[in-house]
Amino acid sequence: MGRPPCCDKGGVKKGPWTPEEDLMLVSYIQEHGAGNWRAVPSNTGLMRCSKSCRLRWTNYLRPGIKRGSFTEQEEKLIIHLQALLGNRWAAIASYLPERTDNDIKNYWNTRLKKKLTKAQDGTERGSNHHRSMIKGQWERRLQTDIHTAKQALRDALSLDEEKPLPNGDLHPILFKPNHAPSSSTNNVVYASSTENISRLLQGWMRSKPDKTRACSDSGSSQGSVRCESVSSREEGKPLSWLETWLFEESTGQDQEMTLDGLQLPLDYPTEFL
DNA sequence: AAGCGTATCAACCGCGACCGT
DNA sequence: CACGGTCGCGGTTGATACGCT
Repeated sequence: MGRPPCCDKGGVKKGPWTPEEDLMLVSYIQEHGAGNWRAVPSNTGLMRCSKSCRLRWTNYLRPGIKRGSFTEQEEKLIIHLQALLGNRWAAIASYLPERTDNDIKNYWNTRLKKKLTKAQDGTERGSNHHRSMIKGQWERRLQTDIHTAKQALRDALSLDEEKPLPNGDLHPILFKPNHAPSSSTNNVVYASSTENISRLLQGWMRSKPDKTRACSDSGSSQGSVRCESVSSREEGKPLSWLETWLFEESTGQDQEMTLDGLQLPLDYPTEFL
């Protein structure tokens, strides 16, 4: 309910983050792990609201984030997933663990949407077709929700399944001198820029199992969905069909981007249908 | 070089979901 | 069940970069 009270308080800093603020946040998360965002501003001395801290971490400071332009395969995957899931950027981002939902959302809104609109203008403007597409989108979204709920239930009931590590459970090695700039001493690392911080975090990334990275930005029940998707990827499900799909497309013919006429791979999960 | 329009992306806002009491 | 606190998501905004005239 409502916004966190901290965001309403006066004296809360807004706008771009400084490298010093980034360092404070990263240092705190290194020590305590991500989560309990409410406590972050008071414990770090940051004049930011908890929400801002969480956002900065998940969208920018979190290790494993790939920056720069999207590859053609990533682009295709986003287009497919958007058609399949709608504007559920967090769900889409779970299939692209190196990209944040914010990045994907921005990329979609600023480029892909225009690109697709332009492409669509070139083709027939079948309004009936469009209507059925929207209907299909809604239905599929509902089916996906059911699937997600089922999966969550399965996860909850499977006792022997390995629990993911807590969010941002940063290994101390991250700030060991061999990963730090030469100016650092006794684990006190000076980072003059976010690039420095990223470089520091890369050391951690190399030392962590993939599963941890996949679950690194969320500890809530909602986040567990994200973890499920990514960890499942390592087992070859459910991403395998997407990969197959993309692979087939990239090596073969262009398939029409519609939902009703969507051509799905043979191993497409039946729960979605 | 200056002015203007457009593109990009980090950050904010508001809302709903979840959880503990 | 109701309520309040917290978190995460999706939409939107605003600052900056970039390109064009």
